[in-house]
Amino acid sequence: MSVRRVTSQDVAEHAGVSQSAVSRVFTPGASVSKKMEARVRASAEALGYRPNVLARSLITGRSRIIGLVVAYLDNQFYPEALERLSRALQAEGYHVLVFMSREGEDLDEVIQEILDYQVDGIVAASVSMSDELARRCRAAGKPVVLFNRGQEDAGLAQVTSANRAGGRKVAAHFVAAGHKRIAHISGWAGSMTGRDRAAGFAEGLKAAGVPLLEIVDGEYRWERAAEAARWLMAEIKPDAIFVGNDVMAFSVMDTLRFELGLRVPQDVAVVGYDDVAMAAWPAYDLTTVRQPADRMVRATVELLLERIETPSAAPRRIEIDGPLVRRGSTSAEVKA
Amino acid sequence: MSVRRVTSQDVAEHAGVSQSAVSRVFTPGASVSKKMEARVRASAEALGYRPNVLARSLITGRSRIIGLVVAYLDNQFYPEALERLSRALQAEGYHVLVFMSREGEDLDEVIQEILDYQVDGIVAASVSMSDELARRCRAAGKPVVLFNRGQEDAGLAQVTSANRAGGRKVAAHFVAAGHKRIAHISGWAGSMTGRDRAAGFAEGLKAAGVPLLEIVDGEYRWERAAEAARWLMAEIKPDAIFVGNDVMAFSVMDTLRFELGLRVPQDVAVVGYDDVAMAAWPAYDLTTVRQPADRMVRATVELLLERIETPSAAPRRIEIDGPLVRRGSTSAEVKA
DNA sequence: CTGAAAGCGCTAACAT
DNA sequence: ATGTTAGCGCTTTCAG
Repeated sequence: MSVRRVTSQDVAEHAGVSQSAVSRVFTPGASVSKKMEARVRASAEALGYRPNVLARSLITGRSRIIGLVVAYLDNQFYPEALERLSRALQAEGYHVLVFMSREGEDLDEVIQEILDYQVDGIVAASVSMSDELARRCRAAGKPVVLFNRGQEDAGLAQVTSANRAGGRKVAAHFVAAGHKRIAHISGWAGSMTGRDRAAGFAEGLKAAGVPLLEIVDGEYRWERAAEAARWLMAEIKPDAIFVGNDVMAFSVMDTLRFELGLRVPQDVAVVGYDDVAMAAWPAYDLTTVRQPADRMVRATVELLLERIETPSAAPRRIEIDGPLVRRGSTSAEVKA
Repeated sequence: MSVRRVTSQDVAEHAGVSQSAVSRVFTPGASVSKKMEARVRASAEALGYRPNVLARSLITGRSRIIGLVVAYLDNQFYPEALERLSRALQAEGYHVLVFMSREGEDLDEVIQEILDYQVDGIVAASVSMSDELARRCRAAGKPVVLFNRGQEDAGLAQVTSANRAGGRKVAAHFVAAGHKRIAHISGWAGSMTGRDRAAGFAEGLKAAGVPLLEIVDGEYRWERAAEAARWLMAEIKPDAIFVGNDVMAFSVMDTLRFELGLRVPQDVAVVGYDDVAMAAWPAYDLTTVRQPADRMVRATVELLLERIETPSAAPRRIEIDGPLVRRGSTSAEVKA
């Protein structure tokens, strides 16, 4: 049971060639003869040699590690995205190093830790990054892409869905169905996604001349959403509620049905945001705005690699449009 | 915008000391005078210096990276566990490098990639590892802990919940409620968790003299579980079904209620396994066996660190017991 | 306690 | 096309 690693030097000796020859064989694009290649590979195979990525990174300045900062994994959208992101990056020869950070926690410390690992880039999901921090990453030459998170600062690359347009789609849907008493349980007001969805929704209603009776901040939390639903039904009595994401929408539906004895959509129509897998399950059958995780991830990878390969490239912002997916939690036309 | 990293050499020059002095200041347990410490830290602060973890790992042989292999993130139990695992390891100064691998895919290649990163240890969740591979990791001196995954090979450390005992608890619960027509939609028969839960369930029923009418393999998949439920209700007509995990149980409940028009628990009682967050949601209110993700993760970290610090330690197996959580998808007593 | 020197495993000039 | 040499940034002997 040898614990010592097999090095390129070992392979070189075994094959009777120089150590750099071994290196070349494992360096894409280096010039080696067929014969050398075969000989080295044979020895490498025999000894079970593989290049040490970390040692390589020391000299190339590329670690092939991408740092991912994420706050919570309990909104299904994030595991879905993480899985896709990880697979997509794997396909490009990168891997994801995970850093959990609670919202409001000391993010700076987390980012410092990330930088310690010499990551080639950073994906920040569900985290609001301070300008100070962004500056620091730029100084360190580390590309950052904000995933599903907006920022005023135009200096950061970001990928979001078309939150504002999404909010408008929901408004149009409610208006077309003839709803008159409309309310919104928003995503966290401290996040741009939450604000944008709310703003688009309000815009859409205003354009149609339908009042938005109330907005309550659900903070993207299950329990807060349930409370908001209770309060709304007691005080405002809406017949249609747009909820800032799917997970909160499930909470709202459960509260309406099982606690308040109301029917969805007959008594109250409910729309969510994300279109996570569960939204299509019969128990909820939730009308929702799709955030196309797949395309968002592809865009993220694209932005990231672009900035890794061309550090001088200006950070871009990509917004991905998603359709309103109509399901059973809303009906085409409201009762007269 | 300097892209060049600040090195210990830079700090040394700035502070007017040797480079090794700087290193000592950032190496826990090295001997440095108070004065030196203060001086170096001041310079480091001024220049924004932090040690390069990768360069350090080259010489210490420890990367402080743990490789995590996971197949899918769509069973909520895994994101929950991943989040906890990541936080727990972070607290110990480690970080998680994620490797997605589909079941049946070439796992060997994935593990090779992991080893390329010089990880200090590997957590394999939801993956069956070949003996060949296990041997290889041992040869490379990499501790492996199987998470929520059993293996015949006693040479591997593993953490599971008490699946067999869990199955027996479900059996006892059904028997006590007076159920006579009992069926099981099992977890994937190719996995030890699936087999153990089924075996415990069968044992428990046998001991009580109640027949187990049928076992169908649900493969831990939503759609397979729905099909199994349809088939069971058409052919076997059970009044109680034990389902191999929560996600499949949700699928079964939806199928029973919305497709077949049956009531849960009045017509059919349903029990799941895992106790993911959704199981407590009113829409399902699922009776289930809890897998204590928290304790399982703690045990995993414990085993991992133990084996990293003492490579000679024999791999241990830890089994964590979880209670049956009674909720509305089963009733205390069945109708006479 | 501190500095000088040797290397961890590798890539990238530089020669040949 | 191949070998030789010089580091990447760091820790760790070894002297003093």
